[in-house]
Amino acid sequence: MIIAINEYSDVPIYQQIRNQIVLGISDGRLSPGEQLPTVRALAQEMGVSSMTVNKAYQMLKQEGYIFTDRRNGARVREEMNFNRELSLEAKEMLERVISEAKIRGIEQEEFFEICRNYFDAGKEAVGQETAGKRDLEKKDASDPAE
Amino acid sequence: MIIAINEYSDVPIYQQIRNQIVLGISDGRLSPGEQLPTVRALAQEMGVSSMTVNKAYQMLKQEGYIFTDRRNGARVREEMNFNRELSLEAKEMLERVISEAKIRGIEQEEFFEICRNYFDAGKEAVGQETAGKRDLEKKDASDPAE
Amino acid sequence: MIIAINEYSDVPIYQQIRNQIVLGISDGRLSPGEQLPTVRALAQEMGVSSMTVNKAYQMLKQEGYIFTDRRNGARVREEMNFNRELSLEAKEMLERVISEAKIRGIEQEEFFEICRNYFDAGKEAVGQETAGKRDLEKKDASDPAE
Amino acid sequence: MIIAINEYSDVPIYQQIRNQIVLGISDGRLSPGEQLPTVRALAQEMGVSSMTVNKAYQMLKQEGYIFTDRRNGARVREEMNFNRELSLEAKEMLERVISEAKIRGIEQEEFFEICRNYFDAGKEAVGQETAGKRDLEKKDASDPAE
DNA sequence: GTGGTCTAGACCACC
DNA sequence: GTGGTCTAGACCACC
Repeated sequence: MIIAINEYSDVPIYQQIRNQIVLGISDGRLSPGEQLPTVRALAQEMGVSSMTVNKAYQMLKQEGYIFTDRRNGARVREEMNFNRELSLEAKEMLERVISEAKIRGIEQEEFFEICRNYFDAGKEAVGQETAGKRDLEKKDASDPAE
Repeated sequence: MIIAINEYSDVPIYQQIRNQIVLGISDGRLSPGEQLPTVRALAQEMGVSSMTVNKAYQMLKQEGYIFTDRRNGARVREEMNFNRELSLEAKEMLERVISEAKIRGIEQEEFFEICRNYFDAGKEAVGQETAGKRDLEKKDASDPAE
Repeated sequence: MIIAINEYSDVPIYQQIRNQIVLGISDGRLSPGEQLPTVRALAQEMGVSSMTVNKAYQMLKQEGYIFTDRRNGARVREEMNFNRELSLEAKEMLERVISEAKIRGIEQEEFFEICRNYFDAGKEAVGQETAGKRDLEKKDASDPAE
Repeated sequence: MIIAINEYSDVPIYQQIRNQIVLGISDGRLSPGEQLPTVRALAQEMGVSSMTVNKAYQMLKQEGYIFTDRRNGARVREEMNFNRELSLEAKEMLERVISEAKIRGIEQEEFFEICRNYFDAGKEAVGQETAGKRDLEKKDASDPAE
């Protein structure tokens, strides 16, 4: 799985790494029990300090997505016993997204259609990298401001 | 419209102000053409620096939500010519939210149900403050570690 | 006595083994004089390196809980001449636990009630594995972020 | 409030800092709303890197004990809405402590007496530093091993 | 060889 | 001036 960092984003690098890995888990590019790259390997591959990768892994670990041990490196957890509820942070993001959608005149059904794309992401595309994903995000330059 | 900031949040204050105003526009608490408080007035009311409020207003202006003229201060835009598409940032947030939902075992229909609540927020509650909103999220964001 | 290690825990495996054995001694699942499995046997049974088990046994020996002789392997000590005082480490842990209890608003009597459960653990359950223990703590330690 | 680090302990420094501050909050040496030293100031005072202090503060923040903002530094939270339950980690420590107590022949009532000292710590000693605390922990060298 | 901790020093966002 | 991020490099515990 390729982890691409946007160096101009103001989202911290360790956060971006964390987000990408969660994405990978959600769309099946990373399977339960699968080995993650070692901290050092990923750091070198991405050209960042291993402290930064370490911080991302710590975050993922503490959120319950992965676990680490000193012998075997980091792995995706097999069973994540979450409680079928969005985190508070996710709810806040969703509220923001929908408020924007409403202002931009996006109807509910239209919005659900967008959501379906994300829900389906990775469904058939396992192993095909980000086939589904790329289609979603062509940057629309016609926007007044981004 | 009351703008409440969460002093425990990591989200910068100017961002919180910006978010709240966008929310207010989306749910009808702020109407097209409506006058916003002056930078100075809002700053004083909220107990923050006017630099902070100014930054929030600049952001809103730059995003096309409000406009300012020297005589009358800031007002909500009458016609926002958006192209019925989410901003890139909103798409990224939505992708993150849905990836989390999938991992937590939230089905698509269940997710849409959550969305509907946000879509309906403010529909009948125009002018009634945050009646609808409060119901959605036991929003004690001051809660420690989720 | 079954020694279960939690692979998700940050506590080193040798520490977990040591803790479990001390627990076993305290609640009667291991009797004074009782033979412990050989390092090699336990290591194989648990699927860990014998270095790891060895380290745990060294620790237990050094703390005065077990003794080893070349012929018979390791056995629980018959008479442990402790001086009816907690170790420094235990005191530090207790201090931390109580500080947390106080902050969380747990009254002294309430706290004692929790303690009583641990004190009683194993009282009638000798030889019945972890009957009493399981009741105390919905111990799915594999639960993510508490 | 003085934060003393044991450099020989295998408890990480940032953990020790975290523990000491929680202790300070629990016994009243740190009051709700009280300002903590700045990351840099504490780091210099303790002779550690500011990254280390930063990590401790992050931990405290994420656990809900303190909050930070870039203007005013770190402060003890006013209201910590915990749920009157020990954390899983605290329960595990308590279990270990009590198992040790039982092995060492400490009766329940005797144990409660020790607990009472910790519970009372700071009750009248506000401003008197660690009056109560020091009495508890004179290291008993008569122990077979520590 | 792995992750975890720690440092000294730098730069940044927010104010 | 504050906390937050990041680096390059070191050492350590566990294995």
